[in-house]
Amino acid sequence: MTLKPLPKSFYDRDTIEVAKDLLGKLLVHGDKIVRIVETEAYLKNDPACHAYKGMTKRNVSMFKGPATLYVYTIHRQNCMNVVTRIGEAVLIRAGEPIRNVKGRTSGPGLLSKALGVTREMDGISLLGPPIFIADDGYEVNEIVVTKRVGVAKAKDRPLRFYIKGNKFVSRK
DNA sequence: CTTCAGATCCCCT
DNA sequence: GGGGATCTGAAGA
Repeated sequence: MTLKPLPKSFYDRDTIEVAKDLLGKLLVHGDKIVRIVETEAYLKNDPACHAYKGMTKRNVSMFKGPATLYVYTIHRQNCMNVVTRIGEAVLIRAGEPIRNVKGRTSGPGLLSKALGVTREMDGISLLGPPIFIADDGYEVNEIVVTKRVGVAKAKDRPLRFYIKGNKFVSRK
C-alpha cells in the first residue's frame, strides 16, 4: 500500500467539510500511523478559536494558509491541528493506532504524545514527510455530530465530529 | 514584572 | 463525575 499525501486543495475548503472528511483518513508521522476518528472544527468567527482575536505569537501558524500544522501547548499537553483557510483549523482529537503507535490515543494530548508530535513542529507543512495525511480508501459508515469538548466559549456549537461506534473516540 | 486563563489528563470518591 | 496539577503565553500595571 502506497500512502500519498492529500493535496493542498483538500484543505482549501470549508473547514467543517474538511473536519468531516478527515475522519477515517490516515495520519502519518515518520513510521507511525493512526486513523483519525475524532475531530473538531474551529472557525474564524468562533470565540473559542485561537485566531478569533487576531494573530499572536502562539497562533501564527493558523494564518499560514491550508495544509499547515498548528501545534499548541496547554496544561502541559500538546494538541495538533490542521489549518484549513486563514484563521481556521481542525483539531485532531483522537486516533486509532494502525502502526508503530504505542500508548493511548483517545484525546488531543495523548494522541500528540503517542505520535511524537511536539511544538517544534508547529507551522510545518502537511503535504509531505515527515508528517502528512493520506487516504487509503477507508469508508466511514456514519458520522456523529455533537458539541465540542472542553472549550469554555461557544460550547453549544455542533462542531465536533467522530466515527460512530469507534472505541477510540475520546468521549461519548 | 505580575497575574491569570486555558481546545487536558489523572486520580480519587 | 469532579477537582486539582502544572506550564506557556497573553494581558494588564
